[in-house]
Amino acid sequence: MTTNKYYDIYLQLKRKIMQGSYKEGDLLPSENALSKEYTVSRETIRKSLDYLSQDGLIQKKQGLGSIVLNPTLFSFPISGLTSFKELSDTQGMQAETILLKNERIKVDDVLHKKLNLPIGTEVIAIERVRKIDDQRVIFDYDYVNPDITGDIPDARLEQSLYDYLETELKLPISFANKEILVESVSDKDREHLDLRDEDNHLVVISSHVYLEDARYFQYSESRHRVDRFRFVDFSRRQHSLEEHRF
Amino acid sequence: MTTNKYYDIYLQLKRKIMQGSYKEGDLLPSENALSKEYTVSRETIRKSLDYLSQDGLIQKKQGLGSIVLNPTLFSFPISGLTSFKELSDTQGMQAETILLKNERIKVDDVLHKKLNLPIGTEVIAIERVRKIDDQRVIFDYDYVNPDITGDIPDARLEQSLYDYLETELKLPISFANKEILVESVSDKDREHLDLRDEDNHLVVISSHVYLEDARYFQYSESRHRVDRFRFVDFSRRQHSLEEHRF
DNA sequence: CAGTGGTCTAGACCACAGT
DNA sequence: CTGTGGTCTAGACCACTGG
Repeated sequence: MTTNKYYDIYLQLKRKIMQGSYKEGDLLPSENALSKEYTVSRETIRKSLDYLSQDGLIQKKQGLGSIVLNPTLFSFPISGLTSFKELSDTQGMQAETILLKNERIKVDDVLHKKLNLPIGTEVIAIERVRKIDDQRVIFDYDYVNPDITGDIPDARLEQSLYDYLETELKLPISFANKEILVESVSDKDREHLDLRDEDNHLVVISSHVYLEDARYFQYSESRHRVDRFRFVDFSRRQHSLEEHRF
Repeated sequence: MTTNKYYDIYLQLKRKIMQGSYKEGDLLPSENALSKEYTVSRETIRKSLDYLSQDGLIQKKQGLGSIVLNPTLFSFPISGLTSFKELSDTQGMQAETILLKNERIKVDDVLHKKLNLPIGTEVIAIERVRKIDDQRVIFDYDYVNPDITGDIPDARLEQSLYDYLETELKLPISFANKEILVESVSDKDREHLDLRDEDNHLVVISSHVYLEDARYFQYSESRHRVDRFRFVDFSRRQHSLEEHRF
C-alpha cells in the first residue's frame, strides 16, 4: 500500500484498463472530471496519467482527451530492469539455477575493459547457468562490488540475486545502462549450455547497474540461446527539435 | 526553437552536462536555486529535471540533490523510434538503400498474423535492402496504410521513409510497440543480403507504429545481420509495490 | 463555440541527507 | 537543525479539437 495519491490513482486506472472497463479506443474521463471524481487537484491527475502514458496504456491528444490503447502486447515486461527469477515467476516457466562459481577475484585486463574498474580491484564473481524446461539455455555472469554487499551465500544465488540484495540487504537498486549484442559461441558456452548444432551465436545482454546514490554496483552479462531470447519495448518518438550531436 | 520554458531549460542543462560544465558525480544546483536562476517556478524546474532523469543524465536523491551521471555510454540513441537514415546520419556510416518493391497489395493470411489487419485490406508493401560500407546487411519490410499516406514516390524511399512522412506529409508519428527476436535465415534473406557462411540467424526488429491520434499506421520488420546489430538502453528499476499480474 | 489537454505559478507541507 | 527533493493544491492562461 502506498500513500501517494497520484500513484494510487494510477494503479486504479491501470487496473480498469487492464480489466477492460475502458476499452481500446475509448476516451478516459477528462482531467477535470477525474480530479472531481478523486477529489484531488488536476496536476495530481496529470501525474497519474503521465505514468499510464509511459506504460503505453494511453495516448493523450490535446483538445481531445486520453485515448485508451491496446494493452495486450504489453504483457511482457522484459524491458526495464527485471531479474531472471522475477521473469520466470511471472511467466510461469519451470526454471532452475545451477551455481558454477561464487568467489572473490581481482580484476584482470580482460575484466577491466568490461567493468570499467581499475585492474586489481576486488570483485565478487558469480557464474550461473539457467535451466528452462530442463534445457540449459542462459549463462549469467555477475560481478558485484564486495564493499557494498559483502560475501553472498551460495543458497541465495540459486534463487534470485536481486531478491537477496533488495529484501535482505535493503540495497536500493536504481538504474542501469544496458546493451544487447549478438556474439559467437565460446567453448565455455558450449560446455555449459545445451546448444543445437546450428547455434553459432548467442544473444548477450550486458548491464552496468547503479544504486540510488549513483554508486556503481554491478556488472552483469547474460548469454541467451537465440531461440529463447525476446525483447519487447514500448517507445515514443522523440520529435527532435533538439540537437543530437555532441 | 521551442517556446516552452521547461524544455528550454532542459536543453540548456543537458548541454552543460554533455559539455562537461557539470561533471560526473557533481550535484546540480538545487531546485530552488535553479528556479531563481531561470526565474521560473520550482515545478517548472522539476519538469526539466524529469527529462534529464529520463535521459539517464542525472539521478535525483531526496535530501541530497541531483547527481550528474556519466553521459559517455549514452551516445547511441538506438532506443526510441529512430529510422535507418537518421542513424546512418548520426553515426556517419557510409550507407546506401536498394529499393526492391513499392506497391499496393492485399493482406493475405501470412501478413494477417503479423499486421493484425483483416485479410483483404489494402496496404502499401515496401521492401528495401540497406548497404553499409558496401555490404548488404539489413533487409527492411514496411507495410503502411494507404488511406493515410497515399502512394509513396520511389525516390523518397531511397532516402528516408520517416523523413517523407514527417516533413512532406506532416504525419505525427507518435509511438510504437517493438519486439526484438532472433530468427533463422530464409532463402530470401540469403538472396538479398551478404551473409557469411556461419550466419544461420538474423536479428529481427518488428514494430507496430501509431500516429498521435492512436491510429495504426505502419508495420515494419527490420532484419539485421547479427554482427551489425546493437541495442543500447537506459532503464530504471520499477520498485514493484504494485501487482504485475493481470 | 465549449471542452479538452499543455504550461506555469506561488505557495504549502512532508520525508529525507548531512552536519 | 538546515537544506534538499517529493507531493499536492487552486488557480490562471494558452493551444488545440470537435461540433
